[in-house]
Amino acid sequence: MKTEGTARYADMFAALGSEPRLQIVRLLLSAHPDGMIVSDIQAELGIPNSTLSHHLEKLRMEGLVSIKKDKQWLWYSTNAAALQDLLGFLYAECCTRSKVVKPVSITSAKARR
Amino acid sequence: MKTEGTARYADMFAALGSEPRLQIVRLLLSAHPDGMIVSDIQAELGIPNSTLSHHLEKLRMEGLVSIKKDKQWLWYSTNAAALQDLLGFLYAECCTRSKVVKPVSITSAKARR
DNA sequence: TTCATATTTCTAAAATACTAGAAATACCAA
DNA sequence: TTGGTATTTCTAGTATTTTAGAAATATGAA
Repeated sequence: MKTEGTARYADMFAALGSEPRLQIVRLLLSAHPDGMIVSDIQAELGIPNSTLSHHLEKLRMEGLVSIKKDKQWLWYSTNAAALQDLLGFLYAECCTRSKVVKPVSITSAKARR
Repeated sequence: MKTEGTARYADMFAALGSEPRLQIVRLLLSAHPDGMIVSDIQAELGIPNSTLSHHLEKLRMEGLVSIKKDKQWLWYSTNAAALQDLLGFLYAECCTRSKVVKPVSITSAKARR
C-alpha cells in the first residue's frame, strides 16, 4: 500500500468535511467552468462574508478551488485536477487496490437520492 | 441540485479527514472482508489504544466501519455500502451532475503514484 | 476625487477535535 | 477463581476549527 500521500488526501477530505464547504464546492461544480464570484456564493448560501472567505481560503489551500481575478471580482472555480486526484484516490482504494466496491455500482448508478 | 444529504456526506468526509483515520480505513480496506482486531491495527499504526478507540468510534458513527465480536476480540471492517455511497456521491458530483472530471480518467487510471 | 462595491484581514469568542494516561470493563483460558 | 489479554471509558490538557463583527484594502464607476 502506497502510504505517502495519505496525509494530503486526509487534508483534502477534511476540506470537504464541513457542510458549508461542501455546499460551496457543489455550487462551484454547478457553475463550472466559469465559477462564481464571492458575493454570489454568499447570496446563494447566506454565509457572512468573513466566514465565507475563510472557507474559501481553506479550499484554496488544499487546491480544491482556484481563483481568477477580473476587475473588482474574484472568480472562484473548482480545480478539476485536484478533484480528479481525490476521486481517483478513493476509487482506487475502494475498487482497484481493494475490491470492496464494485466499479459498476459507481459508474452506472441511477440518479442519486 | 439535491441538497439534502450534504451534511451527512460532509460528516463522512470529515471522518476520512484526519491522517490516522484515513490510515485506519486504508488498512481495513486491505484486510477486507475479514477486517482486523484493534490490537493488530494498533500494532500496525502505533496509535495508543485510547486514541485508536476514539478514532474507530468516529468511523463507526459515520457508518464507514462496522464491528463483529468474536470471543474477546472486536473485528473492525470497512462498510462497503457506506463507501459505495460516498464514492458514488463524489463520482456523481464530479462526473455526472457536472462534467468537471472525465469518468475514464478515474476508472482507467494507471497505478497511483 | 469621491463614492460604492467586493473581498480580505484583524480580532476574538465559542465549539469541537485530537491526544493519551489511567482506570474500568469484558471475556476467555487455565 | 485467578490471571491475562482486549478494548473501552474516564478524565483532562492542548490544539484546531468554526464563526462572525468590524476594520482595512482594493478596485472601478461616476
